[in-house]
Amino acid sequence: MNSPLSSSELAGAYDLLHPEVRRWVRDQGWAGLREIQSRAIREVRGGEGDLLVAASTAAGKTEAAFLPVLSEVADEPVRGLSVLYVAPLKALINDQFGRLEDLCERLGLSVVRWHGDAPAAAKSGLVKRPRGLALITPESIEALFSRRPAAAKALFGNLRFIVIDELHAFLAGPRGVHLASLLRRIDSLATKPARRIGLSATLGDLNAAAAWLRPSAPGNVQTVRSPPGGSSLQLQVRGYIEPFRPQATEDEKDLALRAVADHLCGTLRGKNSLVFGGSRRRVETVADLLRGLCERHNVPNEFFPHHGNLSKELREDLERRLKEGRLPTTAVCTSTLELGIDIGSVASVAQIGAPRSLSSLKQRLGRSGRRAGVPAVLRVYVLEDELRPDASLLDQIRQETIRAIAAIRLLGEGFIEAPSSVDGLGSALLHQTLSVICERGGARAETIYRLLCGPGPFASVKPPLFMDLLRSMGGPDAKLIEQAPDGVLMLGEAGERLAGSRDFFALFTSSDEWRIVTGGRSLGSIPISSPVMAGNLIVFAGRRWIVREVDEPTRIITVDPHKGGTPPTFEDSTPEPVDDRLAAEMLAVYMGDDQPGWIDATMARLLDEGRKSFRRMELDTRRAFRSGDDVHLFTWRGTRSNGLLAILLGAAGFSCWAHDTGVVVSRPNLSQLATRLAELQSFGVPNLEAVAADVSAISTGKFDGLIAPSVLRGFWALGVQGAVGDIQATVAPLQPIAGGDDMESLGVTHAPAAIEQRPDGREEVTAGPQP
DNA sequence: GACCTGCTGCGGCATG
Repeated sequence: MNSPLSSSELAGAYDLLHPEVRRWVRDQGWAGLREIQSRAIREVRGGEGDLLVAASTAAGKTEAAFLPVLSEVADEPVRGLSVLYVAPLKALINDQFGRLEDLCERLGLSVVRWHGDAPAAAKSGLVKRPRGLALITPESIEALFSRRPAAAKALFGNLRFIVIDELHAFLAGPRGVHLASLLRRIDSLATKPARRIGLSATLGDLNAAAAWLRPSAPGNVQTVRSPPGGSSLQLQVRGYIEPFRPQATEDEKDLALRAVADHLCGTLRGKNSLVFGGSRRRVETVADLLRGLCERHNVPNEFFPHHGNLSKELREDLERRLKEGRLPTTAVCTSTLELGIDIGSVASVAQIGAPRSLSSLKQRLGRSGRRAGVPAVLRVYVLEDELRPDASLLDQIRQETIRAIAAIRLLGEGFIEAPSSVDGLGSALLHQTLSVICERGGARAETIYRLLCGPGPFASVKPPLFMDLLRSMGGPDAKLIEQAPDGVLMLGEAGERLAGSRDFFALFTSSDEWRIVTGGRSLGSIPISSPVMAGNLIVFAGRRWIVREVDEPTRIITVDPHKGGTPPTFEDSTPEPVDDRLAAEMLAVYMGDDQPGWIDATMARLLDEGRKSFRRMELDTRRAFRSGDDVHLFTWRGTRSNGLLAILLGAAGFSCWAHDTGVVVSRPNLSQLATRLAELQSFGVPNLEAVAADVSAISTGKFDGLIAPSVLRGFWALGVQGAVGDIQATVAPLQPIAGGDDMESLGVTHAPAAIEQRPDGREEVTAGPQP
């Protein structure tokens, strides 16, 4: 599918375009079509199937899709929309609208933006006379299905193409399940399903992407990729150590972060750059430090924060300033500037904290070095605490340092995570069931099942589990649905309320917030849970404020400029998962003794410390280690594997928690732990549904709370089905060699984990085989 | 010890 095209074939692609599209291409002053564009043109114009376009942000992906798509639909007299473009962000839709408007106008095709902030007149005009293109969010598609089914039918009944931008954003997580389900429902409205085209810069697993794009026939999805390589990378990883000073005053804290800010200020001033800060709180802290440095040096500030809690106005101002490029600008941001919002190219990218995901790192790197011959520049700043005398085992092995090095090594190999299995399947199916009932004004169970549970996100849900879900939804506690005498399912009392609420359209949760206002202008918002009182000093939007008034009823906090302050706390959430491959690479870094050329002296010291601790504890030969009352199980697998192991151990009564590379079991009975591990290795997960007795551990979806616990366990079991073999492989290295006097002495006759009494009196569960 | 994302329909009013 990706054999080289001859130059005549490449040139021939241009001739396949509509004459007016060809004129537009000439008017752009392009030297020619990119190879990826030519390939996509041939696939779309010459074929009938679906298409994945995998290429970096700057490679002209959008044009690769739209030049041939618009050529296809330009002169066709169609009733209804011809093309639906779906994007995960409103900002992306606005960007694309600007880029498509001119070309579409020349072709006589109408383009309409369809999201919550888009002009309503164009939307209602489109419903009256559906034609051309619509650029839409998944939630707006949902709103059409559940609130205006007649409009949905009119709009989606004759689609020729569905283009999905930033496809990787939909491969994992509930929002992807949601969109995939909506795509099935769109197909069901059509006499002939629309062709699907997925666009992405970072696909770790093309087969998984194809399976998402067309679950009924993934093998027929054609792929067009941009040639690998190209731009080079300049790289530095710098280490910083926060001194241990229990008596430090406020001004003496955060010394490591201050040193990072000093370095950022010296290196980035005068150019456009992005600094990924890791959390909103740290983004605010660093932006505040950098602004302070500029003031002290008597130079204009060019460092500004950007995160999801800042007002749209502040964010757009900064995006515009970056894009225009008249004044040197650095955005200190969270992942907000990771997706393809148009901010032009930046000179360099910095990241504070070791990366946790290669997909995200690659996406960030794609913001730098986008022009030919210009290298991408990446700086990673790793922060570690000085080791206290009583430092924990996990602190001593310097996991952050090791992860940074492992991640860069995987970056060099071109590794990107494949999407992991999805949580919250039951929650999503409950939601879509209600949505279908809204759409049809009532439906039979078989109809809903056929519509939702064919090839796609719910394919693994068999009829008995679906019926259990329906019974749970219809139960006296839930009252989400009820059954009419003729068997048709209708919304129940609670179902009406839920489906009628504004909160129904998205499959992800959102929390209540205070709005922060100064001089009548909105700066952004902070969670309602943040403790704020009049007189408090806060850092927000890169500036310092004093809280003048907190108005409970309107949920508005009024602030005035001030000289001091600290950033507010934002809500806690679970950390980004570390992939199995990254955890395994961390083990490889511990086991090796090479020192990369791209680390500084402090980083080299940290690396050395981590490896020495690792060897001192003999973690190269044992996977289980007793430390104080805890037993550390090092699986060298990622977050999801460890999370599953922790749930399975938790179900057996152990109290434990998972971290990036293993599980810590608190005060276990050692022989029972050994027995349990042996069971898991021999049988995997014997009875999945019996395992998760405590439903809170497996309740992750937005609507999981509305599902009966027994049914929720059924869905959880589905989600981890594929991980059963994995758990056996995860546990296997934790098994030591059988037999041995020391085990007998503890009264364990067939326990697979050897318990060792060390000379210093500490016990250890060891993993074999012993050297 | 994270981050991000989304949002109807209609009544009432002013205006052309």
